[in-house]
Amino acid sequence: MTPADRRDRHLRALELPVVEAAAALVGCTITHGACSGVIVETEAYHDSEPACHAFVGVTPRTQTLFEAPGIAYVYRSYGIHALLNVVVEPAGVGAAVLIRALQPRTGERLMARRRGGERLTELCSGPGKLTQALGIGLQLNATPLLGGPIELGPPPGHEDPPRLVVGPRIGITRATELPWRFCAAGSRHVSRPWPHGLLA
DNA sequence: CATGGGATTGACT
DNA sequence: GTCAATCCCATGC
Repeated sequence: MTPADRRDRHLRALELPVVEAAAALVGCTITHGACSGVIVETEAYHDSEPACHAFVGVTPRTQTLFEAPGIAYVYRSYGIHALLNVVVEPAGVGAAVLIRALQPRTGERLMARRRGGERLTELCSGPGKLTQALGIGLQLNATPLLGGPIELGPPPGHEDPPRLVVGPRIGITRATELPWRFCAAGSRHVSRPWPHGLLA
């Protein structure tokens, strides 16, 4: 992998079909204010399958999913949590990558305060946890991820992208057979349950 | 207008 | 392992 490939990794991901985008975004970074982390877990959602909010078509809720790629879809889950997605695929297609876990990179002290003092591996190990840690709320729905309040960035450092462990998506009741969950192999920062073979 | 169901988490048995 | 919290919104009458 060349330095240019690494530098543009997040930009390339935004142009890919959602399942490939979900795989490519693992290793990229998410930043909000002073807090940031490396993406270690994602899931893909597409309007062709019933687990995706966009399956029902364009509604006030799903509008954002059908916009052009590169914006955030932030929605309330279980009346409590804000979940962050990266909208991908051309305008008119409802598709997004759910950011499920981060490896904290900066602003750890602030994130720990927001989370009530968690261990580092538990700080952002879930889609609701990471938005709380980074201070991301529903008001950031539909904001750009390039030059916006939430910034999607390339992988830090000079490492190659992590090996991926692929498994079925979790926490859903429909289309559970699709292997659209991607975790950085060996990472202890991913959400439970860990996919089979994570540490192998 | 009433209802049901979550792309979750944390506390508890 | 079980379960409640909490609220928006899509659906159906």
